[in-house]
This record gives sequence, structure tokens and C-alpha cells, in this order.
Amino acid sequence: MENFRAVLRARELKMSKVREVVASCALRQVGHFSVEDLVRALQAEGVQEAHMATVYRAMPLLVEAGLVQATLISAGDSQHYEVVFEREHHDHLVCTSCGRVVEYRSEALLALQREIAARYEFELEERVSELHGKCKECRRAKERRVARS
Amino acid sequence: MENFRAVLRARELKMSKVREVVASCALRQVGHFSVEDLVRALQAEGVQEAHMATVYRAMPLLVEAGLVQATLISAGDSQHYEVVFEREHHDHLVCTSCGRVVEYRSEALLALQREIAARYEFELEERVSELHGKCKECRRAKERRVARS
DNA sequence: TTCAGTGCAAAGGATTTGCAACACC
DNA sequence: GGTGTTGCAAATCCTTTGCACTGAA
Repeated sequence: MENFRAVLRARELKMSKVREVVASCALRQVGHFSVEDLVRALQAEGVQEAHMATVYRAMPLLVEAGLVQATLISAGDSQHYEVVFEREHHDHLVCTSCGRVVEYRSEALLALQREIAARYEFELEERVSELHGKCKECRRAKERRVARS
Repeated sequence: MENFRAVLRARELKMSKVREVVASCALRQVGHFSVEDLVRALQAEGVQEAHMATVYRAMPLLVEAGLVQATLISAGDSQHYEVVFEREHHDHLVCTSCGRVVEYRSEALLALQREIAARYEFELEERVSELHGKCKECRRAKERRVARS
């Protein structure tokens, strides 16, 4: 939350009651969530003063503050986010059949990506690293289908 | 193009003049392109019969045929693609300031990702692997700005 | 001859934006 | 007390879809 205030200050923006409650609610989200999810969560907490537009306006600030991160995994079209502040770094494996998401940690991968960024003299800020494929169960299901036909 | 025909056959779809010209034009694209870019390219070739909707409908087939691949890098909101058929595998470094895109190849990264997928028993189909950060030039520019103020 | 493909225009859906009232600093 | 913020609704923009017509097998 301090990071958030710092970003606001740096951008000469103000901290408001609404921004505060949006930020704190976002931080309490588990897993991936969309702007709509967040609005629903806020309403569930009895916060009526959280309009879609306001949350849309707040998200980039939360990202900049390093509290949340945009993810690719999206149910449908909408952008999803996940909390990254004080969470362990991880990446995702996504099943292209059933949509199951497996999180994994790989220090080696992270190290390698850092090395690559350094090699090209980039200051690494964000990594998008997702592997898509068929999970074991879906592969089995497919084999059964083939065998039957 | 044979792959494309195979996909169409497998799905009991037909090869049409329009699909053919869309596919061949897509294969000739260099770098990242959007559906709109492709339509413009087609029109530049004098192909009038290539409507947006048609190209939108064709893209998933081209992806399935392994000719092109969806990319994350997008100028604005629209989905971008790039040719992958008979091109060397590569990933991207994207500058968050100037938008510059650097392609890099890393067999080690690829091998590691394959290993991770295997560990979780996923059959790897697609990798989304992008590093975002500030490139050297933008970092320098920023330093200059700070120094001046 | 029969489905599938195409053009077109209209619909859909996520996100953004203009503006008047309002709240921080 | 003057800016930045918010709610609201309308506007955008990419993408999808329904439909009548055309074309491939």
C-alpha cells in the first residue's frame, strides 16, 4: 500500500477513499481476477461506490505500483490480473482443452530470462511466460476417443 | 500451404480462392501484423474480395495449420500475428518505453520450457514468452532527464 | 446440387472518455 | 479553494454473427 501511495505521489495524483478500498480489495484477491470480479468483490463487501469505470482507471496504477500484474489467461476477452506483491514469483501452464491452470516455479527459467534481458541490455520489468498445451487428463481422453472410433 | 489444405480437409472445409490468397499473403508478411494490416496488404495487391470478416474467419485456420501464430505484442488492442512456418523459433524483448521489439533465440530457454512442460505432463503446443523492460536507449534518456531536473 | 464461404451490416462486449458534481490536499 | 476523482452514460473499437447470395466439390 505504501508502494501505491508512492506511485500516486510520483504522478501527482491523490489517494482517495475509493482508490484505497479498491487497492486493498485487489490485494486480497486469490488467483486470477478481472475488473468485473473485483467490482463484484467490492460490492460483496458492501462497497457500493466502486464503479466499473473507476476500477478500470485504478488498475494501471496498481500495476505500476507492483501490486498486481496483468495476466494473459483470460476467460473470454477481458483482461485478468493477479496479485504479485509479496507473493512468490511463478509462471503458468495452461491446458488448451480444459483450461486448467497449473502454477510452477522455476528459478532456472527466471535466471535465464534475466540473463537474456541483460545480454540485450534491457532492464527487465515484466515477464510474460506461459506454456500452453494438453494436460495429461485431456490427452488420455483424446486417446480414448481415438481408440473408440 | 499443404498444411493449410490438410487442416481444411481434416475439418471438412473447402479451399476457396479467397482463403488461398489470404493464406499466401499472410505468409509473405514480415514481422507482426494485425488483421487490418493483412486486409490492407491484400488490397495493395489488388485483391478487393478480402473483407475484414473473411480474414477474421481465416486466421484461426492459419494458426491451426501452423502457418502463423498469435502474438501478444499489439499496437493498441488488436490481436497481432506473425508467420512461424519455416521460420526459426524466436521470442521477443519489448521495450516498455519506445515499443522497440528485439527478437532473440535461446535454445536453452526452449529446452527448459520443454522440460517444465514434461515435468507436469503437459504436451506442449504453444509458448508465450516475452520479456518487457526498458531498452538501453530509453534508460539513458531517462537518466538524462533525471540529471537535468 | 448441396453445403460451405463470403460480403455486408448490425450486434456484441470490453474498455475509455466527456462532463458535472464531489472530495482530497 | 483549486485540482484531481468519481459516477454515469454515451462513445469507441475490435471482433463476431445472421443472413442472402455465390462458389467449390
